Amino acid sequence: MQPLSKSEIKRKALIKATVCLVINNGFHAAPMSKIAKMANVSPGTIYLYFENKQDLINKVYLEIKASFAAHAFKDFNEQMTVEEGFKNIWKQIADFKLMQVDEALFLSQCDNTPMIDEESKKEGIKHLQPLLDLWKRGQEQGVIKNCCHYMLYAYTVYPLAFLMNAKQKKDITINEQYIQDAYLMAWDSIKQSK
Amino acid sequence: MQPLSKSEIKRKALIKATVCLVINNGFHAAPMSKIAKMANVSPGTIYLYFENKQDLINKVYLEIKASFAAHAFKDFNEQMTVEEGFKNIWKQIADFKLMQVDEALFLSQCDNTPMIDEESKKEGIKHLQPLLDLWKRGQEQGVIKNCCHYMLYAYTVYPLAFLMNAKQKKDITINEQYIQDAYLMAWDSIKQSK
DNA sequence: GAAAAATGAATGAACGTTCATTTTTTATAC
DNA sequence: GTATAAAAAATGAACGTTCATTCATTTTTC
Repeated sequence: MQPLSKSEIKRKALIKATVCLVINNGFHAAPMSKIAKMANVSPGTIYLYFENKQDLINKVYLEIKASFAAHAFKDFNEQMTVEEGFKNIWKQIADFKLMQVDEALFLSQCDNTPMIDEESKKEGIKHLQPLLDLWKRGQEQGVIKNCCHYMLYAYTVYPLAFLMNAKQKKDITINEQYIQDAYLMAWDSIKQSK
Repeated sequence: MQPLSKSEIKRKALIKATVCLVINNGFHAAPMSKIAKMANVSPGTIYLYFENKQDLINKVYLEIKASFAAHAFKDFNEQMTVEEGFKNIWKQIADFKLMQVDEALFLSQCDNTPMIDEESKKEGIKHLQPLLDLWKRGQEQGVIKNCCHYMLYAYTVYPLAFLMNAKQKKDITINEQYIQDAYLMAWDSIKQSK
């Protein structure tokens, strides 16, 4: 892997600091001065990398969304059966949310608030296209219920946000078995019953 | 119904204004001055009803959560079978989210951000106890999957937030049939398969 | 030593909150 | 009813703070 350039390191540090402050304190309590301090950078420097605070938040969102999607689809290929493919993607998504806790919390916060420009949100959704295509194939083959992809997403991927939130607050502990159970519920909800 | 006192009218107006501004602009762009203006009240008046901004937000959250719960359980009684009872509660929740759109969006924003005190969140959750009891009964009878209630919630009630968000952005339109389909997916995910 | 990157004090706008003043309501008397 | 006075509610200008953003200056890189 190519070593990151110095400015790339700073950019990453700013993104990490933004994520950290936003998920812990909320957008309204994540001032530029604190973001700068946490990233070991002067406030003015942020403006060399981002236009303003809104641009910073939008870019952080898009960057994380892209890395989320990359993770989700990294082992997937279109030769897989629908069920195989779905299981594969779903488990990678769960894995991302378990490993990249802060980033996942950030995304779910963005997706449920007007924090992010509507335009950036639209942009972020595009990354999920392979999953939508897979679902379409599943519906054509009659193995997945015939409903819009919003519904499929709501009952398979979206619930993970709730579970990860609960895990974060230590209301539940998540292990291999828990993930498997959650997967089965996701599949049960969208599979076409014979 | 007893007519609301004048101060109760003002309180309600403040709550409505807070909800409206927060769901449209986010907490960080819902200043007290705007809330006051929208409620036709002077900024200082807010402090006669609430201690400060944080207290305002917490109280709005708790009040709406209570009205949400009241709606959810209004037709439910413990003589119902588990399946009947669940269907009843679930549909009332869907109804609340369809009719009280702003309030529902506010709740989902609160539940996914650090906007609300952790204490108030804990307080808000208590309202759902009858649903948790029902699930417990269902598990004892072997009609509902044996998993923690966080998981049951994540796959039945939580998905509605996603769907309502999509509806709000006019990505989908929701009718009677759509709700019925969503209900069946919720039930499919948590029912114990023979 | 020129160019690029980074700094951080300074700026002005916007915010949450206060409180001296005004308005409205209530209680009491005629 | 009306007048009056005390109490309660509401006001909004003012205050101190914090914030996002800028830019003259300094530091680093090549």
